[in-house]
Amino acid sequence: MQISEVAQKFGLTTDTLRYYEREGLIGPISKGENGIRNYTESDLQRIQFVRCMRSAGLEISFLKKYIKLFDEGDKTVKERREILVEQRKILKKKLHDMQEAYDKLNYKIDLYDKNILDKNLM
Amino acid sequence: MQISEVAQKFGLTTDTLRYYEREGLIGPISKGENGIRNYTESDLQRIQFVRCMRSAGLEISFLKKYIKLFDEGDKTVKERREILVEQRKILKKKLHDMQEAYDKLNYKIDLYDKNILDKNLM
DNA sequence: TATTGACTTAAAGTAAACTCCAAGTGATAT
DNA sequence: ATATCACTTGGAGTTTACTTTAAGTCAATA
Repeated sequence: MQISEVAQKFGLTTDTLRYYEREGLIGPISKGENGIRNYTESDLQRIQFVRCMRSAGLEISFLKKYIKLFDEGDKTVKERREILVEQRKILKKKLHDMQEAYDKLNYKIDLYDKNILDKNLM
Repeated sequence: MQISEVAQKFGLTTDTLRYYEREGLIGPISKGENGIRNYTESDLQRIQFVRCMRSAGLEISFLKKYIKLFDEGDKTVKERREILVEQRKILKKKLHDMQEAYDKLNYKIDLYDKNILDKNLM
């Protein structure tokens, strides 16, 4: 599969895909005679993983590290598990904060709907 | 209340508080004879709101806009409600994406725990 | 044959949200 | 009196994650 098709599929730009590759998050993607990238099924799986984690706000640096360890094989299993657990913890906190803000927004919108306006309260 | 105390209270730095004020998210905070900021109870309430929304990832530019409208009074009620609804929608999507990533992390950690390792799957 | 369109590269540029720095003031402790 | 400490300002610097630019290759179509 060619880069523009992949970009389309995941809602990314081709620039972002090349950027991820440069950073070692995906690939290296194999290229044809003409030097054009050809994405395999397993490349796509990796992109799917990266996209999911990125859209949750996990940092590039974490993904870079994790994927590097992954490619180093079984001896890194323990360390990989540890950093996944660490990221899960960060994510849990963020989910909590966002839920809190979501609830607050809901409450505020409700006040607007009921026309209860307090000039001093945000 | 003085700036460092406020910073402490909300887990922000004094630089961030002054930055927020410069951007019009809070304040202007009144100052004593010596030019030193003195935060009132209502300043603290506003900071609490900003901190909550920021930790959920809402953008400074949105908060700026909302607070500007708020300070313009009752005539902006309708518009304010609209932008809150818009932000709620964005937040809902983010919550969903993050929940997805959280579930995926859980699943992966579980695989690590059960020692089920697939060399080809991230 | 010329031009269009998708691809390639390395490197520079951008936006958002801080974060740090230099230089200065004013109150308090030694 | 002098040093220390918390505060002040304007402005420059940093980080993260892209995004854009410039210059070029290659295949297909007008």
